[in-house]
Amino acid sequence: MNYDELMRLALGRGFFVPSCEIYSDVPAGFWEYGPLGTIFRNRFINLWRKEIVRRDQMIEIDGSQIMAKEVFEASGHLKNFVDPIVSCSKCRLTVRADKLISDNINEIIPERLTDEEYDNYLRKNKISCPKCHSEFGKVSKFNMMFRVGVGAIDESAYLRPETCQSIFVDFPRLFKIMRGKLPFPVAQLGKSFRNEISPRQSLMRLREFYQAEIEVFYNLLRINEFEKFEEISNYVLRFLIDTRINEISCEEALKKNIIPNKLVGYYLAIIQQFYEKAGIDLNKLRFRKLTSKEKAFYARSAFDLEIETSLGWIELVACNDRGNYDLKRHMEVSKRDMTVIDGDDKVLPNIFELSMGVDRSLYCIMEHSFIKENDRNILKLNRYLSPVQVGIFPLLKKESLQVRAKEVQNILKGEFQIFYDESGSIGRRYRRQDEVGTPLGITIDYDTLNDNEVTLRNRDDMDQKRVKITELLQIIRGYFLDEDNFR
RNA sequence: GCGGUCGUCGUCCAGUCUGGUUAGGACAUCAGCCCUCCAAGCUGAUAACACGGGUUCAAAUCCCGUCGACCGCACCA
Repeated sequence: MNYDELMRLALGRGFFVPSCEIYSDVPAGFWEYGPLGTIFRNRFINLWRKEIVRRDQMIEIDGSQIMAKEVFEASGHLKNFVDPIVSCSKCRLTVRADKLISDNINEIIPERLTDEEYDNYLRKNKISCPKCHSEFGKVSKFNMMFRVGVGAIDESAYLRPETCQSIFVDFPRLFKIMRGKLPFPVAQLGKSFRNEISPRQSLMRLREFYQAEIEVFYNLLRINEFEKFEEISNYVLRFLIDTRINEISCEEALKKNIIPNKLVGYYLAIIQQFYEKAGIDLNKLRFRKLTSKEKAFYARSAFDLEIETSLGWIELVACNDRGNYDLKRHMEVSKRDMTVIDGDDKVLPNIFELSMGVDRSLYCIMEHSFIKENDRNILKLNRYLSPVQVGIFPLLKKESLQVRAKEVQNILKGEFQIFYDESGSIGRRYRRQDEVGTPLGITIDYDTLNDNEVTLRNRDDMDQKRVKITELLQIIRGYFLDEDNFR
């Protein structure tokens, strides 16, 4: 399935839609989840909670989206998330002023200059537009963070550009009240905001987006004392090495130094296992080790989990070893002690993070799940993720059948997401549900009125079997609890 | 942010060049008829010129601007 087809499905069936779409002057980069998309996203988050958060006995928090200026002074965002930009007065070419200057004058320029200082550099060195050789206009700053004015005096604060800062600033209290021990993982699902210059491709680059993040606080001295590694030591990870994807067990990857330590290996494994369960085609998944140029300046090591789609390889999870940069900076700026006791050591914890882009993940899962069989469009979501779980259809629009169908609906609606549909032919109604991934359909016919049995239809193979209404609840419960058949 | 292409019912398309009747079709949707199970058929209905300004007796159509989409560049610690 390509991007256009997926967008048609998303817009036409209400998975996700552009924000404020009735107005024509609204900025790009904001999307909303419709009825099916909201349930789909919630189920995805629940799977994340089940397969990662609860599996690893993590705690989860929910932090503020607006955070104080000091937080971003400490994190480096105020300094590093700001690009000085300058435009050519004639051809409008827009470039980063600092790059332009250092490319032109073979001299390292100080990092944090005022706009006027950049202007001076440009004038002194007579730097002109590389394209049309005209003069540049004035330098201005573009910050990727959204500033907000708080209270009557309009005090500067920012919408967080990454959710993890909430976890970092909460760490001392969390560690105490949860009687924490290292390694100490903390999870959070929430929104982040980045003022992207050019948002593109719907959910792929948003200005307001969901992140599901795990921050693991650990003691660098004991990074290989990690018993849980045994759980996944034989699990095979997929690494991009040079230009080929290599399947390598965690154990072997550790020996060959592809992964730096057991802790990183464990978390890479559980995130890959999670995506496997979420319905991503493993043949289209890889970990890419970032080069020192690509890595964030604070990162000790970094892997991107990438998924192949019709738009190319897409980064879904940033797996960064952030070192102790974050806590060190927050300690410096806030003057609060962030160290903790670990055994006999008093340490400032290091942090390994799994930073997942939720919206992108949903897009990728949908793209990998959608198939066409003859004329039939099927969204083969795994049964945990399907927004609608059971479709209920009276075979014909006859009162006796409708009444019976409503009775069946009443039995199931407390426990399952039901969609009742009596309009159109039965085949058409099956197809409508296939397209949005509903795994089960129940049809009430004239025989039902006598024998109290209904037809239970399976989305994937279109198999039909007769089931007693009294056993329906039990059977459907079993179906959705089936751990081994997550497809 | 730059350059190119482009914005018409929910979707796909016609109409725009060459301004002029009630903006047309298909699919989808809704209602009715028919029908015991995989997009059948028949009848009817709903529904659109991205937004703002200009030219004109008259604008979906011509001009300007804004916003958006796609592609490329740049950006994406």
